[in-house]
Amino acid sequence: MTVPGWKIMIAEDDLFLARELQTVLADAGYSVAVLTDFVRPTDEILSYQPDLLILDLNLPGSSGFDICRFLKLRSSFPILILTARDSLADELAALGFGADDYLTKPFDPDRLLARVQRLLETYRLVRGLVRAGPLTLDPETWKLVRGELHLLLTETEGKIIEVLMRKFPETVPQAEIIAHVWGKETYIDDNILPVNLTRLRKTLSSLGWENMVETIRGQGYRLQVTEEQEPWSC
Amino acid sequence: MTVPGWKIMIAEDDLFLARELQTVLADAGYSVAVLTDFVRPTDEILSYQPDLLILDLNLPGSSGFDICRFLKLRSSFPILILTARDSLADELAALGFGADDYLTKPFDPDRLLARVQRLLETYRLVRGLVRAGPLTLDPETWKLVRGELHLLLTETEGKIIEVLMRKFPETVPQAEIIAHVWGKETYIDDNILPVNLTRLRKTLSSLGWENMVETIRGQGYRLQVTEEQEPWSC
DNA sequence: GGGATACCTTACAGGGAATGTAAGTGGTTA
DNA sequence: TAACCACTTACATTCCCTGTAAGGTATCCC
Repeated sequence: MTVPGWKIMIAEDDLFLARELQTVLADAGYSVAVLTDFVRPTDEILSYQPDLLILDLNLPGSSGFDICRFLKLRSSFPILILTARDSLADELAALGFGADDYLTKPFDPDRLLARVQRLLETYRLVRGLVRAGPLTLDPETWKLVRGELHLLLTETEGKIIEVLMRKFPETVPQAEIIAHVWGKETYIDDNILPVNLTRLRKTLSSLGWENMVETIRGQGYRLQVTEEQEPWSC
Repeated sequence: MTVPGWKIMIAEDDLFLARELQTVLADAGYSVAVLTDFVRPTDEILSYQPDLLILDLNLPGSSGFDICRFLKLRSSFPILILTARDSLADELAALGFGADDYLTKPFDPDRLLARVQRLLETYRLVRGLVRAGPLTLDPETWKLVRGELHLLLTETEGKIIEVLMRKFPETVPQAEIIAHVWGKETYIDDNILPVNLTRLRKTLSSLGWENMVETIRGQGYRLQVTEEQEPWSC
């Protein structure tokens, strides 16, 4: 059975175990990377853009819980928690923080592979979606989802909110938005951005999403998401 | 914490256990239905359209494996396998057949709720998608996915393939397709269907999906999906 | 307080994609 | 071989999207 060349990242400080995981997964046909920077792990993970993350709870420096929580606010790949502690409390906490599965060491290779494969399969339809807090955007169809509500945006509206989501929670300068939507070369009109922001805000308000795009005078725009979120993403 | 009124179906012939499951889930705020027809379970499950299915492996009559396999070809809600047998082989088989999680009895209520909640959350973005074998269609955006390839259809193309997928693998008469796409009242032109089928087939062939819509002369059209599918959906 | 700057809002028109209609072709059946 | 059924291509209309224009409103600073 052939496996697509999916990228899996392993965040595990026990080098022996990390090596073992790497072997098992690589033999199954996955591309595997092992986390090296335990000081700023989320940076390295986000820049690698894995299709799945295997995360040890007890990393040096930061807690696995915090990493999981942070990543779930910004990304949409599954996270499998691997830990030595066989504790129901830990498992419940992990699931509550957005983890997608939970296995205890010592792990059975077949079980690990089966779980990994199932997670990748489940998330197949979700790959490529842009996420920011409670918002999810499909950059192909410009479908925006928040909780149980969803909205179909036009291409221009979608591109604007896409860059705001990708930079969330930063403030994005006008020039950067214009460059992202219309390209850096073709300068058109300074008015074009406010016009399309009006359209975007009008569309968003049709579902009661008011004040989602905040104007920072003289600096740019920013996503303003009131945090009435799901428990797992808090 | 409030839970949306999600519908969970329990397929469990042990009445005592079913009752216990029902209580736990209902107390958590879910709408729960217990399967009663063990002769044709898939009919009852599909007509109830649950957001999640809790499935015992050892039902009278049909095997849980078969039910799981069948449902995964036609629907897109998560399936949680619940069984008395604590066997790695069973767990691997269940995951291989498309099950989304696997718990053994006696179950811990908190663990069950955590798993259920995670599954519902994971599948939130997938709800409402139409599935037929290896194909998945979003009836809002008309995005069609097959494996790693995806295609954006127009509304007419999407509606045609939607009804073919919903009836899969049956042959769908022309009249039914016309009724589904253009409504039963407004009769337009007999030629309109072949024209749009040409367009649909042309669009599909742009990704190499030839002969996917088969003509049954004098009867209608049918989805013809060559079964080079994922292992879990075989 | 008043002017200047930055941003917002509404209306309008051009362009392009989607789709119904028309006309003609190809294949199958009796 | 004729009748039927389905396919194909081309064309024209319609509708949505989107840039432009023009004027309005709010905020900042002197």
